[in-house]
Amino acid sequence: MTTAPDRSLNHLLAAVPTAEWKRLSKHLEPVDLSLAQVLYESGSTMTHMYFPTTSIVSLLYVMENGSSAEIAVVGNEGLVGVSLFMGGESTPSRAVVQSAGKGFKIEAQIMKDEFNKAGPVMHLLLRYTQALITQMAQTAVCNRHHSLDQQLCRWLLLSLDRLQGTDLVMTQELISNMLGVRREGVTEAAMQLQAAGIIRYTRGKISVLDRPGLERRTCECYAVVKKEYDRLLPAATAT
Amino acid sequence: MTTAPDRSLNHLLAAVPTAEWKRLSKHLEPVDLSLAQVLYESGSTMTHMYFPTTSIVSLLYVMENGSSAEIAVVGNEGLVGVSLFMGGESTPSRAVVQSAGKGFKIEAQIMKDEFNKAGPVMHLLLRYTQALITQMAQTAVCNRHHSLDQQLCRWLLLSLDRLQGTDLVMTQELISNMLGVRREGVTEAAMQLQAAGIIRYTRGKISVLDRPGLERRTCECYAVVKKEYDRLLPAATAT
DNA sequence: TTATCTATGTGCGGTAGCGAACATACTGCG
DNA sequence: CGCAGTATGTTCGCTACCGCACATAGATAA
Repeated sequence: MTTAPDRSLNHLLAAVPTAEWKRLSKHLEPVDLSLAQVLYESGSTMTHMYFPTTSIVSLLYVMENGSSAEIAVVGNEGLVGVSLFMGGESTPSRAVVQSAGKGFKIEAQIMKDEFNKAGPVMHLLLRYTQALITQMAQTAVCNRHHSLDQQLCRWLLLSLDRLQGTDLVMTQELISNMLGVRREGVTEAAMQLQAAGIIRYTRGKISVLDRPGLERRTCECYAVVKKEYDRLLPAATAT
Repeated sequence: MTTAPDRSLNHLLAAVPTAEWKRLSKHLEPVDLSLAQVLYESGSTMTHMYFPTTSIVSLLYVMENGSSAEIAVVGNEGLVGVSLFMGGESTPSRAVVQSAGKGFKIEAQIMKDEFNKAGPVMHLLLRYTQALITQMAQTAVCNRHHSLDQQLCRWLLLSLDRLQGTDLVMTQELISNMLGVRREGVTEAAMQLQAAGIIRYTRGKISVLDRPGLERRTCECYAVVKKEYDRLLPAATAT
């Protein structure tokens, strides 16, 4: 018999009640997620769900002309594959590893069966889904109204919240794909943040020196979403 | 005994199986929804869900500085109040009547009880919710990458799909609030469409003369979302 | 009819972000 | 060490959209 996986690293798993955890835990497999790995392709049938622990996954849309935009981020607070229990077996979005690290995966059918018991796990997953919806909606608004600078701050904060420490491994090119802007725009915005002493970056690595500074520069969108996660998933966000 | 409401006008209600319909139908109240009526305020506790029939409801975010943006549209294909059964009793968005008309309302608790039976109604509502998620995500992408002209076409098509006939009662000012752009921008885009013979408009009324023309001018976002609704809710969209 | 309101049209300077082309500089590999 | 390859910095003209101010014209009511 193998030891049960350490669920404390993923807030959703940590919030699963003991009885249900006994059923689920034996089906969780630890996985290493590498940078730029694609967990789901747009429209493909999903076979597994993923619970990131030290990794971050981006949900992004890729358009016909190749340009893309991130619609939500999933880290140790959530799971990738919501549409499986929502009833569609796929989504038009792509799930890409934005920050390498570890996580757990589980066969889709196992989670669907648990979900369909309509017990506490279902309600937990639904509340998480609502939080995810809020994030997407706020992303839509943010894309409409806020400046690249503000959005970069927001993006850094979202990543920071899902990692331990203050360093991100991330090129400006990748950030620009996530935000759906030009790489040069990210360069300029990042230089401003560096000049203000808020971040320091070198080829593919960003160190956040002044988190409150980021929070001051970002738009309201960050706080709205964070508040909603805390409201909907209190057990899962308390640390 | 009152006659059961005519559910054929709302695709979700029409897709509810007979047994469940017997339980629910007696709780549905017909309502008139007037232009600009607010069904939910951001953050307020919701007491009812709404099933539009001949009306259209916009879900929109209003920002601190007063500017706004629509994140999704709900008409006779869906329902307003998804977050009630998702487990949050509220959302940070506002639901506003964008096109006056009729619908049904039902007490939140009744629907929640039905949902928690984890039967066909739950699965129907979840699939609808996923379609709604797709719409929001695509809105985020569209806000990022597409021109005002394309977005106006998309918006007109979304409205057209949810109404009978080809006329919309809608000022350019209101459209600009939904799209989160300047009213003058809408004026210009609308003039181009009129010059191209695609629409004709007079103070607060828009007649669509050439729907295929709109479809040719809009971005891919419209088709992606429509396809996803058809995939997830085949019974509800077949007419 | 006249006064008034609301909806739409127009013009102007300003700016954020785009696309493209190119310069620099760090880094790892042979 | 030297040579890619990759990440970042810089410049330039361009366009879509913004904010503002104001003109016009259909609608409504006294």
